[in-house]
Amino acid sequence: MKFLDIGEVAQRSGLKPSTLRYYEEAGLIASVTRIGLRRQFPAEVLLQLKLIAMGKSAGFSLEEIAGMFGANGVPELPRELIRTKADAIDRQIRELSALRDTLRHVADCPAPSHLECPTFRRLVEVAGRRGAKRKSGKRETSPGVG
Amino acid sequence: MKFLDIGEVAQRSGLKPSTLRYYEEAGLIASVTRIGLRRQFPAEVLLQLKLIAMGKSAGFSLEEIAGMFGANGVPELPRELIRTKADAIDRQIRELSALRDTLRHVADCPAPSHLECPTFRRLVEVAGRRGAKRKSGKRETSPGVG
DNA sequence: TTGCAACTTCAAGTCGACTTGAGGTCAAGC
DNA sequence: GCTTGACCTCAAGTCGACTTGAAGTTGCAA
Repeated sequence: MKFLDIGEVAQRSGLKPSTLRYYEEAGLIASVTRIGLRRQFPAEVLLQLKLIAMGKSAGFSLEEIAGMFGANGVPELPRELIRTKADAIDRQIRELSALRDTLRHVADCPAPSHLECPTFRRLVEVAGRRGAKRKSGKRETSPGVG
Repeated sequence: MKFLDIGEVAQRSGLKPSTLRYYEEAGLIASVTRIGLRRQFPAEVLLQLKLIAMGKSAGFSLEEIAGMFGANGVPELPRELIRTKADAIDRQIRELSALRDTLRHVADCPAPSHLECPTFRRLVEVAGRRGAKRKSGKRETSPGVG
């Protein structure tokens, strides 16, 4: 089996070698062996990196992503927790849809101040009913914004 | 008209006063006046903060959000650019949907290694065809991961 | 009129996610 | 066998988004 040099992974993934080393350090990916000092990555790492990119764009921290998919790409979380994550993403999608609709409305509505436009207000209001916070229950003072 | 003290805004929005000052400094929100030294915020600030939260959860930087909706909540971007943002969000929603589906699949699929499961691979592959990068065209070396 | 909680400013600190730089190693081609 | 360039490590730096702390001010109630 042919493995990938860090440079090749970098080129194919669009990430820098330094980032890949950082990800390995963080337990997000794993090299299978070394040739001399050089890391050798399995081809699957590219798929994993895509997964990581997805997680990042979903707003998960690297730590959370590492928890979802271990360095080998196999999820280590209990299924129940995975489903919880999926639900969180669902909520975020709803938030995003609302933001998108709001933007589209804003691009079309001729009202002088959108804050006074009922459509606008409704769009913003419906979003984020108990909204999209992850970040490992740090403080969470939020009693809900409106 | 009754204005809101920073403490009240903080309480109602779930954000800390320090964050609100930071947001004001960053041009995301604006206080209308002062009583003594104390900032007085208009009631609309709560709506704006919700908007900001939405933007954040969409992965926009504070700077980008400030560009979308000025300190008074009125978008300053040309309509065309706003539509572009909306499109970017649409793409991100597709990414997120794929991630969610991937997670749900992972929670159900009994395959020993998901990286070998065709369904899994397809789920990851379909996501991020030219995917979800904002961040003001910084580097963008990415020739596409797979 | 005094006390104090809630505000103020400003500088510095923190945290996550990387990036950069200095100095070192090594496999491969000439 | 020597150079070269891509790799290596480790420490420090950067950037965004806040938070914290010190030191000062003030509206309002007792």
